[in-house]
Amino acid sequence: MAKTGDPAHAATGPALSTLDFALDRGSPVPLYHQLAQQLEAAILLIVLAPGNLLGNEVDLSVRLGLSRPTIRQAIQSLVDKGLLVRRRGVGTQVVHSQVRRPLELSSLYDDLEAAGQGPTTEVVRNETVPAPAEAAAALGLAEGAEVVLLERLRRTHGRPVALLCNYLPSGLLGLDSARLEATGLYRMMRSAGITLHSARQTVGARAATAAEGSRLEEKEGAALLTMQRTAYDDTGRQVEYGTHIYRASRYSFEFQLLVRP
Amino acid sequence: MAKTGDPAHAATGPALSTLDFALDRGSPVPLYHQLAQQLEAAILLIVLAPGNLLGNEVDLSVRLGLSRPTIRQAIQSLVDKGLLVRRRGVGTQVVHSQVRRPLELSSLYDDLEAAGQGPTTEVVRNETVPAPAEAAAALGLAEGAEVVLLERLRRTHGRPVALLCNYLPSGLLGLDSARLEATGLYRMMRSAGITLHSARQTVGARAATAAEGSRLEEKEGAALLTMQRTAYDDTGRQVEYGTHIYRASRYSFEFQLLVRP
DNA sequence: CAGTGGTCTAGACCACATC
DNA sequence: ATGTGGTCTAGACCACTGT
Repeated sequence: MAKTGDPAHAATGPALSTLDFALDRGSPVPLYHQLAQQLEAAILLIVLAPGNLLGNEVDLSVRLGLSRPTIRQAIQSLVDKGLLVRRRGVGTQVVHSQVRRPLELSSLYDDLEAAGQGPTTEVVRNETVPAPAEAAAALGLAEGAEVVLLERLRRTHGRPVALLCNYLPSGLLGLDSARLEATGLYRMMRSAGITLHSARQTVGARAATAAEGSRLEEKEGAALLTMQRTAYDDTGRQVEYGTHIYRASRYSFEFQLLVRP
Repeated sequence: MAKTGDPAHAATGPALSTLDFALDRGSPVPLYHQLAQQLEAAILLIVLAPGNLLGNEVDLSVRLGLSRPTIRQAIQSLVDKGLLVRRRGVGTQVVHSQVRRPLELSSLYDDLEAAGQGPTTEVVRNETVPAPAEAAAALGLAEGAEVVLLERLRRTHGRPVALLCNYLPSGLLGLDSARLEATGLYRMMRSAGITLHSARQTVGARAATAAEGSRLEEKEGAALLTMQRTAYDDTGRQVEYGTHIYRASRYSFEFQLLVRP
């Protein structure tokens, strides 16, 4: 029915009908993706108001000159991102949370992106060693197989935040320490043609030993965050195992969980 | 070409062609989902070997009597789960990691599922209070608005593991303490028609205060894991804010991160 | 009842990887 | 040159939601 103005649950904004989308069929970017990006932009700029919204898929498809499956593919990608909600028999709505967060997975991203960017990283060790049992198991190698051991100290504002210890299958990657400090591990892996796909992390806490304390400028017994991570590339091969410790006073993990039904 | 037996990169197992799938068009379960489940089962039982596999989509569609989009939808869902990899011009392969993990997001699930199941939970407080600033902000309410405060002590094997403090918008849910101890918070929310969609978590660490130590049977100064979480339902509304502390000696978070390109 | 999204089909053409 | 997945179309019917 769409009465004009129903403040109850239908936030009547500019609505979708007044927006126009620029679709370029000549572009290498898929149409569904072009549409998704422009819808997302409209949502994030709150041109599309939270609450009720989005005409039905059939109308949309004729208005934009696209087939319904293409429209659906675009909408679905935004549903997956948590920006839209679909209800059968009702319609597609812009999610209405006041706090619309960045939504991206972090902590891996912190290291993926920020690695070597904002903070500084000092390579403490970078050598080939026989794999300790823990690393061998995580990487799917025999114990004692050759692996590259990487130990790095990360600082922000000149003060230590984390001590990172990583193991990589030897020969996977050339690891120049200077470039490592400038570029970051994940960026180097990406440049080497390794596309990360997923990672399994375990986060815990414990008290700092005296040695750890002196390296991180904490007292012995101070609370530390610990993290072990195994990272997989897009073929499912283990490409990295890391065991890290963080000063809890200066670092915490923040991330988004999605519940799948 | 598919030479029979190419141990180099094509783990020649029973291959897909020998498997048959039972598709029930009368079932309310979508065909793509039936196919996905059966493929997943075959992969997990290693009937389908890691490495090379899976005939092309067109063949599959004629063999199973389904259209290609339907086949693709099934395959895509397994790609999203990280069980399959697609490469243009190459084909679809079963991911080859020796360690194929449960894959599901945890820690929220720990609480979603295990809540009230294995471990026991004692409700310490369950009352309506004015929202403290932190909880109000997380829930998108005015400071001092009425919220339900829930404080629970969780034990495994009779010994404490965690102290959970939750805030919920008042009126969202009837919260009977006895049922809460037997059923768990998330199960009760689900029964009340609230479908959780996502949550934002922050994990950190700090030393236990004397009071916390005595409640968790730890010494003062022992390392604790801390977690703050805001949970959203499928419409994007905040439905819960929690601030939890865990004995680091008995608990850690484990979870899977997916990297999106 | 009318309107919505959910599923499914049978084609088509293109981009990319490999030989 | 061939075979693969990636994209896209124009329909169809069903299941659910609201009135």
